[in-house]
Amino acid sequence: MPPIREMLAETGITEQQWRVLRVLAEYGPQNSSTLASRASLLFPSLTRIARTMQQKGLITLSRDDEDRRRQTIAITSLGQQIIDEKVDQAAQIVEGFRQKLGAEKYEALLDTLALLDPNNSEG
Amino acid sequence: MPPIREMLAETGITEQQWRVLRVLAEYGPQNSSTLASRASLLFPSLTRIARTMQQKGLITLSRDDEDRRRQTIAITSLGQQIIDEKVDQAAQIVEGFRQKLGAEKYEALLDTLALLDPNNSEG
DNA sequence: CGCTATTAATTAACATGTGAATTAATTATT
DNA sequence: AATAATTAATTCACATGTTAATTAATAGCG
Repeated sequence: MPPIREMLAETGITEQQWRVLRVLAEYGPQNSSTLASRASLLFPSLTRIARTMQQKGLITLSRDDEDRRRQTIAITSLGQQIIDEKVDQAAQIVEGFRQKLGAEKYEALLDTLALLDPNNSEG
Repeated sequence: MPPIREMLAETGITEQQWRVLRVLAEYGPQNSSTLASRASLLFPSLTRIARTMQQKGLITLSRDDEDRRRQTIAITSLGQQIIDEKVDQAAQIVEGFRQKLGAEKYEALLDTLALLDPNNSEG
């Protein structure tokens, strides 16, 4: 999504990092595999992205005491700040896209993509 | 397309390299920018891919004598051989995909993607 | 003709995609 | 309990995506 990238350019984060923040903001703290699936990222990609985002202070990583293989990832206030600053503009961009394509085609596209999404139960 | 990648695994080429071969086989020799657009690749990506494929003997690169900035890219017999060996199986995979999704949704998807493709005049 | 602007392609730097190998912790089996 | 199998995550190696800077050749213009 070029317009989303353009919006994010001034924040210094990528589309994928934006997706990570959005998922964390929506679902709360969660382990890596859940987050990877929800953000449509492969595990090795998430590993790298998480390290970067931790260094930027956007998220925190912590070991799960129940199962020390597992890692819990959470958004920081700095990360939440980016969400808060950009969420309206992002919604506007999506709405503009929907208008340009037409509501019908847009909904049909989302449905079909959901069917094809391997991270979605409907697949 | 995971099944396409799986099919290509034994040939040692990637999906993008497969697209390059297909475009060259369909349209014949052409310059880099035309090829990049038809194969849905960014120019810097094509530069790297072309170098790799030349080293593998799949394509040839030659300077245009009219305009020495331009480069003409053509498929070799080795490249054509890969196309010939795999084109039927690829068609089968696409047909299987179409069946699984349903003809109607499949056609609607292609139409919408064509509308959204910036390399397509309809965009 | 000489200079500037434009264009085709490459290079650079960093981020992600992808599949395979590896590590560390937990679970299952006997 | 000891060992094997499984699971969560990381690491590796290579390929592509993405934007900006750079290079080389051509076109335009005074």
